[in-house]
Amino acid sequence: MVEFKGFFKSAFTVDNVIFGFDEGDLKVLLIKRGEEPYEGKWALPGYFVYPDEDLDEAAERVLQELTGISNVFLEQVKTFGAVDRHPFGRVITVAYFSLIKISDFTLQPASIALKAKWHSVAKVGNLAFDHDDILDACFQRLKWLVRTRPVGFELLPPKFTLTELQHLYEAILETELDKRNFRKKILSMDLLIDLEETQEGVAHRPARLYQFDQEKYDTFTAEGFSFELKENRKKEKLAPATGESP
Amino acid sequence: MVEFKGFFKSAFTVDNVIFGFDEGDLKVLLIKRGEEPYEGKWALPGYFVYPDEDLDEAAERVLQELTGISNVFLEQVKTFGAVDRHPFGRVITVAYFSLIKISDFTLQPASIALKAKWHSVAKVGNLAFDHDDILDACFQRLKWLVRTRPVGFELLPPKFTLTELQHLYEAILETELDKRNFRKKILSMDLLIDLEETQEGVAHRPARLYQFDQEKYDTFTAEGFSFELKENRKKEKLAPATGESP
DNA sequence: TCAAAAGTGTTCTTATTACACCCATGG
DNA sequence: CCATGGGTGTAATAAGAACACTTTTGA
Repeated sequence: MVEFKGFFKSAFTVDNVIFGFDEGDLKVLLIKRGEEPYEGKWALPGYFVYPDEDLDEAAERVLQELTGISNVFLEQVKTFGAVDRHPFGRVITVAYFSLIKISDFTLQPASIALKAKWHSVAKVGNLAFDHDDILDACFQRLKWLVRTRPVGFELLPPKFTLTELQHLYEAILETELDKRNFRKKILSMDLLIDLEETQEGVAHRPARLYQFDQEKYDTFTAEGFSFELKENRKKEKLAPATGESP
Repeated sequence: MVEFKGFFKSAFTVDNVIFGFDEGDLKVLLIKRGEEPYEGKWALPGYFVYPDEDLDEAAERVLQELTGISNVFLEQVKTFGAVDRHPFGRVITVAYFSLIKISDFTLQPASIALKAKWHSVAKVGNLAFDHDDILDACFQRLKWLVRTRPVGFELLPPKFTLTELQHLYEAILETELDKRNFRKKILSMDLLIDLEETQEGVAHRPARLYQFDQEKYDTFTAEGFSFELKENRKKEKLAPATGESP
């Protein structure tokens, strides 16, 4: 047994990729580091796992302390353990991702939250540690998950329009979808409840509002579904012909 | 910085779920533990990660030391970190799964390998530590992966029959498939090369042998594919009618 | 000649794709 | 009355599901 003692010199952390959706754009919540290492850089919210704490608990704690919310979608994605990923010693990190409705969210007064800010996923880069890789892995997972489960709804406010839902899918899948086919498919799933209300105060024909049917949602979450739609090829605009090539 | 010191008292291991396929049955390689804790119980092969070793490296080492093979399918699945999962202290484990051709495999002379044995996945239970959970998570991952990538071929010998391939899919998906539809689908992928050879010495019409097309295989591995076939419902034999109900 | 598994096509049904115009509102 | 995004249906194609009999071999 003594032979194993040399191994008990490591630490592990959790890092949480918190996704939100706003203004047609997929966002991630980042924190500006106020201390070394990587002081001043943006990083994923995370912390050491306490000795008496399970991994999932630690991930929930990080989320709760920062945003004040709990009981939201939270799932382990991958563990990152390169030898030199942390300058303080051997630290592996278990990456989680969560999906929250930005409308539910209020930054907590904790000091850590003072430096938090939503960033557009498409534009993020050059984060602290190996957080670029972690974000990428979580985004890929989300991309996969959205085709298999109705996770998109975790990100929308309680009432939403079909166009908002479509924009969410387009942001996650990084593609454009055909409006009619999208609507036909999503409505045929019988997952939405038509609230028979419309938007107000918009400078165009107001859209119907929907909410999702919690029971159907739970069924789909448990059994999975298949959301596959081909990219809308109408937007493949050809570059203007340039005449002869050199 | 001193405040963090208290965290550097943990260890981590890798555990490897090594799948193989033989006699129409999906197998997993287990080791009978020769020491405490859980002495005498079957467990997944695994070991502590060395201080200067990446996680993926550690998983490869465990596989190599046990089976003598490397450069096979090996993928991280999930990390298990319940507080009390290991009696020696806080030890989290990163689970990997690998797929090997049993035909390529020879147990290494290392002492650890003396106690290794293939077990039918369907019948395994009551393993050491939380290894039942780990095996289950890896099996679920395999089940998903087989519908998305042609991983099945990692498990078959270089030459195989279509029926063997079908049995492999059935074992992984825990379902039965229609022979004609299976063949139509798999052949239409243009992934197999017909070797124009047949089995010998079988007491029935000998089957054609195939190998897979490495180039196509790589393409599908990179881009993914969709293998979806409904369970063959012909086997849903109705229980004999029992006359009137109470 | 029997048992055992191999091999093979067609029809039906369902899901997906492509695509263009009118509608309701606020400014 | 104009700009903006909302809302709608159909035909063509492709993919999947259901299903049963003949062939080849060894014992």
